[in-house]
Amino acid sequence: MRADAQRNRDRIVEVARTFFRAKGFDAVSMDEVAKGAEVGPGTLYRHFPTKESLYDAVLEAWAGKVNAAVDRALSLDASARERLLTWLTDYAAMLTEHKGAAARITAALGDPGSPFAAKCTTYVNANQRLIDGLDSALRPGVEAMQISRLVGGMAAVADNSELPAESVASMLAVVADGLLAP
Amino acid sequence: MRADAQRNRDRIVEVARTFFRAKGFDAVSMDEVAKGAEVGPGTLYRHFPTKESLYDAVLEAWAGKVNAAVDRALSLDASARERLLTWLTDYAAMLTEHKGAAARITAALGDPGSPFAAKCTTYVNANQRLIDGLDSALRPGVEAMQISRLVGGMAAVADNSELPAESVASMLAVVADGLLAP
DNA sequence: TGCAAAACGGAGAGTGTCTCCGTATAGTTC
DNA sequence: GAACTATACGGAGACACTCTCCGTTTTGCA
Repeated sequence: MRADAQRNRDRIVEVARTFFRAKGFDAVSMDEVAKGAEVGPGTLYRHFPTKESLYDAVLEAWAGKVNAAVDRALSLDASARERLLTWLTDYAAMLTEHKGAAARITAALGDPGSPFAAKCTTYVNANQRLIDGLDSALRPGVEAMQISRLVGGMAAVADNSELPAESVASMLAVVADGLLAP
Repeated sequence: MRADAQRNRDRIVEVARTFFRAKGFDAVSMDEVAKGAEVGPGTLYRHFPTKESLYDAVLEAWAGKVNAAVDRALSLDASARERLLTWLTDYAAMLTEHKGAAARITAALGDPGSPFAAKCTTYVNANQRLIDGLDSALRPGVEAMQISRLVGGMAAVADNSELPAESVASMLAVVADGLLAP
């Protein structure tokens, strides 16, 4: 990639991250991002063919954080329920940073053609590691994709309605108890 | 209302219902509905100032069905878990009829200014009746709004990803067990 | 039949995503 | 360092969508 192209790409992603964080995915227009990064729309669209692919680039660090959160929860010296709740709470907390991310990633689960397919894979894998780590504490037959959908769905609701932390916590407690062996 | 206005309104709602069912909320344009109902865009927008208000009219029968489903579930001669699962399953099943409805209604929960505010109220009230009906079988402190969000969130995921019935059932089982007293 | 109020409907404003293509520039070769 | 070519730039604009304004038509009533 040419040096000027790299510079522009970096600036676009940086500007887009700022805008998306401040206003959420829907409220940011591509023109706005282009103007903010001081490039033309053509340049923007050559680097990122769709708005979602731009969002995917912005969320690059997100996948890493998901993995770190699972590791942290599993490494706690606590009950299975507590470790599970820690992970669920951490995941929900990641939403305050990127409004709309949970809904988009959850919607893309199981769609290999989505721009978020890579994010979905790391997310589902994280839940698989959670299942392996908590071992027999979970109800039998529970699958990583299932947890991903459950948690993603809750997270999307919490994000969308901008629920206070305690409302989110009580919903997550229900999900956690449902996931633990009866 | 003048007779021609009533005729047009009825035809608009009927056409819109067909289109929304076939393609989902987002994939239907207002122009399309106007053309289908053989009216101009101006007429369409006088009857329904926003696209969401049109959807609200289309979902008119939805609220009644929600209430009927709760009544049916509560009147069953079965365990609390079974009655709860019946209601959850029924609710999820209502989505095959109106793609996108669950997500929109769930997103509008707690927003009195939404065009779906009336639908939200009946939906939350239905869950309150469920709580009253199942009485002490549910975990203490559970609220109608909380159930509405949980079930709505799950339903939205199921709808969005067009999950097969057994996947939905296993997710709902998790939610149901989480809602029942530990 | 005549009339006022109500409803109609099309042109178009405003906003969004995304494309085409002529122009400018970076990086390489002599 | 000059010429050249592949690459990148960026703006005009195509297209789609929601929603509005306002001149025209229709309805229901006296």
